[in-house]
Amino acid sequence: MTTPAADQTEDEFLARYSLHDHPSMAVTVDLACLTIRGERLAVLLIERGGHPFRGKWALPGGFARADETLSESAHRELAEETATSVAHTEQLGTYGDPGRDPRGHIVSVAYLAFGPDMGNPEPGDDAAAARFWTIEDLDLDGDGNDATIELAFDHRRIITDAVERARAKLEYTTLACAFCATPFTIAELRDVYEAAWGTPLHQANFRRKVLSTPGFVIPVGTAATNGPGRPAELFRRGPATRMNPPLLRPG
Amino acid sequence: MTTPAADQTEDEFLARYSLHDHPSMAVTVDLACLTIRGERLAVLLIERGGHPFRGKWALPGGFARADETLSESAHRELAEETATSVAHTEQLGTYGDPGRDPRGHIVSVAYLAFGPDMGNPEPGDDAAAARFWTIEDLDLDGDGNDATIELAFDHRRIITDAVERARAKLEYTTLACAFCATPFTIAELRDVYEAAWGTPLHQANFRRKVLSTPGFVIPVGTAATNGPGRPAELFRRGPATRMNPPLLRPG
DNA sequence: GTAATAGTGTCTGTGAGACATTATGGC
DNA sequence: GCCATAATGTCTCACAGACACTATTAC
Repeated sequence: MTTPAADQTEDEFLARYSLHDHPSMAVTVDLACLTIRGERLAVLLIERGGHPFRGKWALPGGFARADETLSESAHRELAEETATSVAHTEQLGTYGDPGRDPRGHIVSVAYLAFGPDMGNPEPGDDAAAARFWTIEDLDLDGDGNDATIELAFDHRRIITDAVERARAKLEYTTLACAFCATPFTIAELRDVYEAAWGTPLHQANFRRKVLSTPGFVIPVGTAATNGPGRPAELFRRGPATRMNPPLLRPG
Repeated sequence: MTTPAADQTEDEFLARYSLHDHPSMAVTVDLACLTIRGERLAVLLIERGGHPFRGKWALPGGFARADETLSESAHRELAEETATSVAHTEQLGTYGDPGRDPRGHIVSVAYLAFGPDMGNPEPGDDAAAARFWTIEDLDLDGDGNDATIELAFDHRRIITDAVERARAKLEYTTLACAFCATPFTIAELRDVYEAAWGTPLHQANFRRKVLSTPGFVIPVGTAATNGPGRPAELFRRGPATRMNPPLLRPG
């Protein structure tokens, strides 16, 4: 570590400063891409083609670059590893326990992404496969021993945090729209909540809540019916981001 | 980057793997320690004794160590740089824009800490001074040009995020107790909300809300009065962490 | 017509907001 | 007695929850 001389200017200090003067570690960006598939909350995973954890499933991600913001790194990885277009991304948290990566101390900045269901993407480089798994398949509540698939690194914890963040944010934000392809019906928006929370919601009360929140959704016409039943009104997401008071989970 | 051979085992891979095989950057941990002082929300800052930003005010923090979790690094920095005891810490977010540190690309994991007011701590090594500043002094809403003090790095943004997180979490958690020295009165707990939100709350309704939330506070006796007025009942924090439904900000 | 889905009307209970009142202390 | 603060009582309004009902389509 450089010891600053009392009369040194900041420019002089920086000219003599080297990045090797402080400890250094690797930084990765991992993405928890959530969507609704088959009335279930699902997360995009890739099967690792290389060590470590070859053959295990992991969140898409990669090393952060020094010339990018972390958000830019996240969006680059998203574009590289998946053809998935998402409607919302936000930082979830940073995971830096020693031993989380057998290659050494690697800190991972996890990002949360929401998007409508758009099928399984093509696997990118270094990935043997890429597909969405429902969170029931991952057995997040249990110890993981009953799970159908094995997860790499501490990605089970990251996914658990991502799912809990998503469930909580549905309560007090309008982010459910990010899970819907535009345009969407109130019933489709309700399906988002029911899939994420795993509980049925009251149809009439849900509709009133959404429509009484200014800027939650904007009407854009009426759907053609596909089968019996009254045709549903169509909406797109509005400018509002928060719901006040929140829409609380039943129970 | 190592290219894995198809028949390589994970142990063989790790034996040949070097941390120099991937890009590397420095990771720091910064702390936004909030408290209530003089009926105002305040944040602990240190005046930097060395470059860069010598003489500017900054959040306490330092480099993360490879043998610690990020949370352990945060608590170590808290103990080193301040004698402050805090009642709650949580990760706030990670800031990694290129150019945020003139020494090079340094990623900072910011932590949020809450504690009761306990006076200004002694400055640690590398700090010329340490004291709490009210968030009004920092002029977070403005552009910073009117502020009485200059902040180092992107710490204005980190503090802005910390304050907004704290204000929001008071709504749906019982974290206000973390700002109070035990035991405390309902009025002192209300002072936390009024200081953080900058708005008066209705005395009777606030009391009912707190006491009707199971596990928010636990009665521990009655205070001696200091002056005229009925002596107040005393409480300590209860086991509850969340409030349902939340206590919403007026307006 | 029936079945199926979307949307509306209305009652009720809970709880926040506001105001008045009582309780308990110092002086 | 007066003043100051803490705690309680009570009314009202908004809204979530529940249920019944109407509307519009396919068949």
